[in-house]
Amino acid sequence: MVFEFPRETNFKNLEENVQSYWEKINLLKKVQEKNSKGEKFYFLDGPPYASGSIHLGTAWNKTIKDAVLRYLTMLGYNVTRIPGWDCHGLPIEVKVEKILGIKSKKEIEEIGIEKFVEECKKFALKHVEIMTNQFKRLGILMDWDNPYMTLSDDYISSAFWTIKKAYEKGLLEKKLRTITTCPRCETVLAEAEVEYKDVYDPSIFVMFPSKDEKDTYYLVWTTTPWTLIGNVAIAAHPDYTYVKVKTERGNLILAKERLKVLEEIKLKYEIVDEFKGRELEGKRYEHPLKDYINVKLRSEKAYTIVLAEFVTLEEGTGLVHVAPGHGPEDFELGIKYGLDIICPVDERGIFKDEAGKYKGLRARFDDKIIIEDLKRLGLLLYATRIRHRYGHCWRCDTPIIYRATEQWFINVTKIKDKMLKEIGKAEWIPEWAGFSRFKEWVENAKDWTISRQRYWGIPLPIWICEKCGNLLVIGSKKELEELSGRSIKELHRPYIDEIKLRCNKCNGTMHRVKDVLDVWFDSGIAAWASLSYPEKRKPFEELFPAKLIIEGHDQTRGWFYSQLVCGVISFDTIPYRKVLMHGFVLDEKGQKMSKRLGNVVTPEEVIEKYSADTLRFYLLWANKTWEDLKFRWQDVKEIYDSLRILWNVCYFAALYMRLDNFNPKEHGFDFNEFKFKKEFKYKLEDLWILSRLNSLIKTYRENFEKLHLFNVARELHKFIVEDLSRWYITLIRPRTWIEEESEEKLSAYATLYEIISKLSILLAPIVPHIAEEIHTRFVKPFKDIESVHLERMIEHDESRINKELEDEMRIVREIIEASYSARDKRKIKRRWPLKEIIIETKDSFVEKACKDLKEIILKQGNFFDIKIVRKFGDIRFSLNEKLIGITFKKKAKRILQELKSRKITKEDIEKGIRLEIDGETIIIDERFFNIEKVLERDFEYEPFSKGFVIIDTRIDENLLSIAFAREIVRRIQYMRKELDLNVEDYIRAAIETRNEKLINLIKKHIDYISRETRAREIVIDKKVEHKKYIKDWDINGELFKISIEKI
RNA sequence: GGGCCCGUGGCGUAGCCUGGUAGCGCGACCGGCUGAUAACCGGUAGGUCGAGGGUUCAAAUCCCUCCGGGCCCA
Repeated sequence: MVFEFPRETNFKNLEENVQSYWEKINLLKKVQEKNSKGEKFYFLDGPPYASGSIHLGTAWNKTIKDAVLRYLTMLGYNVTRIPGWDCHGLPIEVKVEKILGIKSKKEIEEIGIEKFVEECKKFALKHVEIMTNQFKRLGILMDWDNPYMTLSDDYISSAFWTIKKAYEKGLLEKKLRTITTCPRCETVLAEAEVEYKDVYDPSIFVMFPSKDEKDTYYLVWTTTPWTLIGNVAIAAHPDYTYVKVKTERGNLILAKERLKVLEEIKLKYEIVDEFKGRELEGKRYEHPLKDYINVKLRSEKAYTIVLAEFVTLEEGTGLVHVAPGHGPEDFELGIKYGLDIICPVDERGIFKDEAGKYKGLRARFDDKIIIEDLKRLGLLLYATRIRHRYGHCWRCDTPIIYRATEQWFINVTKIKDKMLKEIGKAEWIPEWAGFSRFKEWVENAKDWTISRQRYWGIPLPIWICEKCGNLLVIGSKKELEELSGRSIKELHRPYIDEIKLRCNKCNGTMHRVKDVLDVWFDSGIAAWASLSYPEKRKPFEELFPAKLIIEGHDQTRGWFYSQLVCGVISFDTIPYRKVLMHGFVLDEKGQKMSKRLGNVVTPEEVIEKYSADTLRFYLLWANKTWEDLKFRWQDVKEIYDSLRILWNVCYFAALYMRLDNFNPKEHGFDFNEFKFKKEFKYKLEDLWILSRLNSLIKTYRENFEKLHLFNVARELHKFIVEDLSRWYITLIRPRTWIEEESEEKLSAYATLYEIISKLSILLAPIVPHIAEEIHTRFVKPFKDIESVHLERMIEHDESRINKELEDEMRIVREIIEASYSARDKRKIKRRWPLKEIIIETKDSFVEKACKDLKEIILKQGNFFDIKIVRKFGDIRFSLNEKLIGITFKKKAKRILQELKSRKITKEDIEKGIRLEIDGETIIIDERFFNIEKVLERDFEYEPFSKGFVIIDTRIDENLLSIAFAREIVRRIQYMRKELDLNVEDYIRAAIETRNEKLINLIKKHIDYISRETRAREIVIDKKVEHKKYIKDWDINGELFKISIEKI
């Protein structure tokens, strides 16, 4: 395999082969054994949700993780590589309901909780397997056989422990609260589970009859007619001005500023009274539906006007209908005034007995029946529809309703200050992720409703005595087994529901609270639950807290937060110490990818078309990690192309190294340090690329430390494409063609070898498959090592960095490019040699660069001579009026007037013209002039940043003869290629042309032509005896007949 | 409605922290190479840096307002 490098390769096949090789040698095990004594690095994988398959976002997430972990591994850290899976919760329940063809909790109970839960488990495990394979195909090196899963008993036991901790600290509470409920899922939802979207809802103005005054009504606006049944009061703002107006519908009371609602419906009115809101307090009214409903209120304040600050004048009437059972603000107000908290709706959203005639109807859906009744009673002033934002269930998309229910909470308010302090203990990348965004979210955090009335989740470990109400929180599976005296199949419903405990106070029977935990709680405890703490202590003691987590910015409200809460509950600390936050993958227009828009691109598609390494490199390279990534196929292609360039570079190097039997070992290459022990006779371009390489290693490592992976990828990309392929390889090509042993050739090989072997290591975290392949062909034949991923990360060698040389080369490249441009203007091909290049510059560094790298300029520019001068030819100039305008804005006009009135000379421009404008001195120097060179016809020029490049375009006989010789060489080589000759084959050649002068010219270079084309014999004449393979050629209008044959 | 981020040639981006005549890649067009070759290289055109205002001798960069996109929240 020594320097065997296929010209063509299919990255996809390559990756599959490399992956089976990793399996074969058990790379994961080798990696872990190698670093088993290294410093421990606790990386915590945020568990993806085990449903569906991976998308570009998850691919990006795991790619970042994998790159970082592979890098840390190569530094010698003993890195944890446990992948996680989030397996519980409503999303899976909803999908399983669909599979089973059922729609409600009632149907679940009918088929049995056990069957349902088993289906959920099956579903989760199936998707764990599917996604595992997808991640493996991406080349993510993790311990896929030993993941942590939130559904395991171990994990659940840790959750019990955490809940018990919360209980012991007085943070676990059961409270009556009005919160969001999904009537389809029949469970409460946390704020985080509600998604807002625009919908159309009724908008009605209802007249609430006053009990104090006849034919007088309080005008109330609502968009949720169904909540009227639960109405217990009306709220007014104490400071606003209210009016009583006389209308054909009776006397109406509303806020003065909201009279426009009457104008909008063209109801004529006359103000008969005006007063402050506070004067309304305690006024009584009748429930508009009093005859239909069956609500009995006990509060003294029932059906009266109360005062509230939250009343606004932005919409509605300034009078707000209060239903404490159907709105969080109403609930707070209800507590404040001691109002009745009634909730005539059950968790399915169906009205209960209290709703009287409405019993059995559905909240929201049957709004129109209520509206009809109001209309019939003459209490509906006006009804229309509006479009507004309304909350929906995150999983089933059903509009949510607010209900007052008793739920279990974590009292986050109590620990908020501690949490805010703890944010600062973690390092956030970027900084604003923690200190602006996350902090904002934590500051606004409310108590966390952790109970859910569902089946597939971690059961609440709370038992309550049916007799005395005594409460017991269980802290582990073991504890539960000990207390119940029986072994438990598993810690899921329904098995755990069967466990009854004996009350230690009254000897009554204790039953488990039927709820399960909010699924966000599951992942919140990952930092210790994934290590099975407190069941096992050692891993936890060695590792906790996590050194690093890496997740998307949507996790601000999710995992970053749930971990903070759970960490503070359990250990009084934030359970992670560094956070790298990444963005979202959007389509190329910046729109979210969604099935609805049909713009979804899957990782499989990209791998299929280009390969996993291409995708990985692209994802890391495309933009700053924390910004959203706009996915563009064209950019993926660009990355693919540059990986091919890398491949070609290696192919090129391997080809010649193999032909020349180059062996790095024989030349003293140190395979630990990855460099040659001896110095070769390096040429300047070798020293230059070695300097660039070491600069690259330096920035590579600096950026990896900062986790700025985008800079790592970009620097690598630039080095490979710009420096190595486009410049270095171009420069050394002639050296590789030298036939005999030579120092020049050897030093080029040595340089290339060092670069490619080191690159294989640098590339390993980013494109692990290709890196492995290159390493296999360049390093493994000489070194006893099984994988590039078992190598140690290389360090840069400061003594090899030569900034001055790098700067010189930059200038020289600029000059050569300018000379190409000058050639282009006269349509002179690059193959045609020119006599002289003249560099006009006043910069001494440029002068030095041109002298040092003279050879490169001559060779690459194809010149015979170089001249460096301070001044060449004449100039013509004109004022750059646009620039003066941009620069001096308002003063520009006067400056231009002044300049135009003068006679400006070349000397003026060189020195700079001083102008006095408004007592201010302005210097107009050469920057403000458009300068053109005035040269003799034989010269052409092109400016560069530090001067001008001038070329002498005259072609004399000598140049002409060389040019033609080169043209002939090119043609013969083309023909060699057509005959499919090997690089080392020899030939005989014959050339025929009518032009006698040309024959003589070309004859001068017959040696050169033979050498370049490996021709043992060449004849050239007006008439020759041709060889086997003949071809006609037109070279600059001259006709040639050339023939060759292999010897 | 609020918080955070983003808005630079047709497209994707660098520069913004630490103000000083706007860089790169892709694409387009023109050309070259033919011993890395279904690759590779060069050149050219294209931008009032989302809009408006302010600070400053000087603003893509600092400040304010607005508009558009994303995430999160209400």
